[in-house]
Amino acid sequence: MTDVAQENQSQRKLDKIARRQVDKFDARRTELAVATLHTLAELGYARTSLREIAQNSEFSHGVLHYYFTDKRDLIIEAVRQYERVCVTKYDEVVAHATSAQQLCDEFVAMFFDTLVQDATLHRLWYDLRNQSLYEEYFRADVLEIDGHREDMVWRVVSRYAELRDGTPAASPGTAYVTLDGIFQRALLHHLAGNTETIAALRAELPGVIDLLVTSA
Amino acid sequence: MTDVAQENQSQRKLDKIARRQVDKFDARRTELAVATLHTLAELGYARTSLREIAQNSEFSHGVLHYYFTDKRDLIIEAVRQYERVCVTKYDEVVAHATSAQQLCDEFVAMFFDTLVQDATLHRLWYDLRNQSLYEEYFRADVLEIDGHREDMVWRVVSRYAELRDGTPAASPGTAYVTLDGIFQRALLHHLAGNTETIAALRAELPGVIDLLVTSA
DNA sequence: GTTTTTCCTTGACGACTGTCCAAGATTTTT
DNA sequence: AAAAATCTTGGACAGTCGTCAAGGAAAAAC
Repeated sequence: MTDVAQENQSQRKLDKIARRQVDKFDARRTELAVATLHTLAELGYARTSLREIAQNSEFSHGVLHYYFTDKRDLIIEAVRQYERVCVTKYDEVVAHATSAQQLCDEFVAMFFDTLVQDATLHRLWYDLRNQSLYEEYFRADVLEIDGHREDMVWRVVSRYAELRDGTPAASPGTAYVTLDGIFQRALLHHLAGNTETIAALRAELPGVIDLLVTSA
Repeated sequence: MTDVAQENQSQRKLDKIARRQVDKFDARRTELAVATLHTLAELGYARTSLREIAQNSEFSHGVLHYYFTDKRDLIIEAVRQYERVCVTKYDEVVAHATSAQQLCDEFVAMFFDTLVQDATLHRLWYDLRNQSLYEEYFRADVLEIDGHREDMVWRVVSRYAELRDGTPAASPGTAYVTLDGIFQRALLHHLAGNTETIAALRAELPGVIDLLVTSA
């Protein structure tokens, strides 16, 4: 074996070790970011402390500064974890719907299912989006996620228009803020225990979707 | 003067004094609530402390517990101050508009004017509405204000439909969440310095308003 | 098996929080 | 002018916060 070959081999070995370490480091980072996400969802941005986050993990509070430079760094990572979870909810509905009616029904069902099921996570999203109005440090991530949410809604609306042989009557942005606005309102009334308002919103939702496409 | 008359007189006098004291007390309360509102708008719910509020007034921090039982009491009062200010913005526009075109133009103008002018106050509103998802104690006030905002939007939309000899195509709730959603989005992009997105939203807004009424 | 590196815990720090209170200042009443 | 009621101050309190560092535990490298 030549000197060069030997050098290459040991270099590859070092790289492999370095990569493994990085992977392990990243794995722990995301693990802690997920714990942060759950804590944030439970308590909200204003009341989430590092010690509380650590208690929702299997580590002590000191470890957070081993994996994150500061609280901001941690929260940014938590926000990105949220993105990984929550912006493809409706894609399966879009994928296997064969009629406009079916798409509408299943969209509405999913809409109110995730409203109840993931209520705390959704309220966290709105909380974080709002905090980005006060602090700039994760605003870019928020805007990116908001864009992905808009895309997700647009896939639903444009597919619905297609199935109805119509065309969307509103821009992607308008369609998104409308449906998201309804979701936000539904979330508020759901957490307030206002069940009859939720029922009313559910009844109204198909009409709103129709409003967003011009029928052929 | 009879004993009864004398008694009545001194009773009236005491009432007058009591009323004056109550008025004075209330005046100071609202004065401090307004200072709280400004501090909240500046810093957001998460970072607003009593000492910071006091610094935005002409008093020391100790006085807050003379006029309010605790921080919650103070914030509730600040929320109510917000309501007094912000739910009749468009009424003059509705009142003196003589054509659909004029109403639309002036609504759009007012919409983006208050967006820039009162940006911090608006972001506070969204912040408070969101905090009510985490803490119940002023949720009732939030829901009430949200209702008033819905009414305000409805006055605009229904009047616009009237002037166009049409009828609203959406419910008051849908109309509200749509326009409020656009406002929320515009606020985010405004504070992010994204001027071209604001311009796009301004260009789109008349079309959205048209979407909300069926033309005759 | 020993050394070296990596990982994690614990406790401390200074700053900040909401709350409360004693005492002074101010205003009102007598 | 004296007395009483009201208003305001500023500091003390018990907590909590983010941050950091010293040192032990665990894992990896040799």
